[in-house]
Amino acid sequence: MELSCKSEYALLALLELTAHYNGGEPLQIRQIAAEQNIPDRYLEQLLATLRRSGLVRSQRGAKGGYLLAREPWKITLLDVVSCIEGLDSQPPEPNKDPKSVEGMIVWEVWQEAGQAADAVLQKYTLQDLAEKRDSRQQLDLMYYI
Amino acid sequence: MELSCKSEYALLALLELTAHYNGGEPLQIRQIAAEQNIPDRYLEQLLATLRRSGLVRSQRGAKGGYLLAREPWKITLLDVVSCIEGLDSQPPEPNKDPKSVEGMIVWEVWQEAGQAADAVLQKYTLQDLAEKRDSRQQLDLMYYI
DNA sequence: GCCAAACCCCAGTGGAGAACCGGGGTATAC
DNA sequence: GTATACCCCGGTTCTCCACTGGGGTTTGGC
Repeated sequence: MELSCKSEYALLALLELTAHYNGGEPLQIRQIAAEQNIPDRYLEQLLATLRRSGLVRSQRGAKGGYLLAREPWKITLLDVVSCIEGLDSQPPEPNKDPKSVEGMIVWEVWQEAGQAADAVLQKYTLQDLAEKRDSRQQLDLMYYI
Repeated sequence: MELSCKSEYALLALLELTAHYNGGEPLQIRQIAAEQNIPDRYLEQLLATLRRSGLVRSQRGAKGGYLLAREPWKITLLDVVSCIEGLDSQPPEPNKDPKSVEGMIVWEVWQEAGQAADAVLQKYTLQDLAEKRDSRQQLDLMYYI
């Protein structure tokens, strides 16, 4: 399980789409990238991946952009991360063919640790994070006054 | 949190030391490497790291080698992994200086997921894995007969 | 119809780190 | 004193991440 910069970018972009979910207007890559300080050509690739996985849908041509494919409370962080990082390492790495007894045991613990992390990512939805952000910003405002 | 090949090598080596823990004789790098199919010059570096962290101690000179520095039930997998991978990423990555509100929230979830994985690694000791291996091997033997 | 705005696809680059390998130095048992 | 181990430091190769760029294709507005 990787939690790299890629996943963070994707999540920030999806949070932006969540914020504008009510209006049916699509959001453009450039706007998202500018808002979240993400290199736009890179974000483009990530959004393409998210689209192929069915998390967002796109509208081509002028006035086009991206929208969430489903409601923000139906998209978990695990959906996003496993889509971006590509959960393709199901085989226990094709390096050591017979895989010793010790190797298997270590691998099983690795798996268990990864599943524990996944469980955390699965219990949060985009909606949850958006709400958390809203209350956080309101708090910041109170401190400012 | 990384769970790379390095950590696996280190764990396998420590399991080998656990198996020979009763006899006070040190185990040599070459023996461990041969037993676990690890490149020996690479394993040497890992053992040096483990030594600097106080998980193993070494005996130099002829008839030298490595021993566990404490009892195998007092060494958790988290001890090993955080020593090898280096748990130096406490600062929220020194890339984006002001770190937006969204960035902070994402980072906090990342932290929570990492801590969940750490908790799994912390509940297993070298002793636990060694026992698991012993019972597994006994099981294999039964199947063989 | 045409053009500009947007997405779409594919390919390449630079840097960092992982996994090794090797050359010498140093301590210690015999 | 010498063989046997660890010790330290550096280099090499390879892969992957983050990012960039060059074109194409679809679409709305004039």
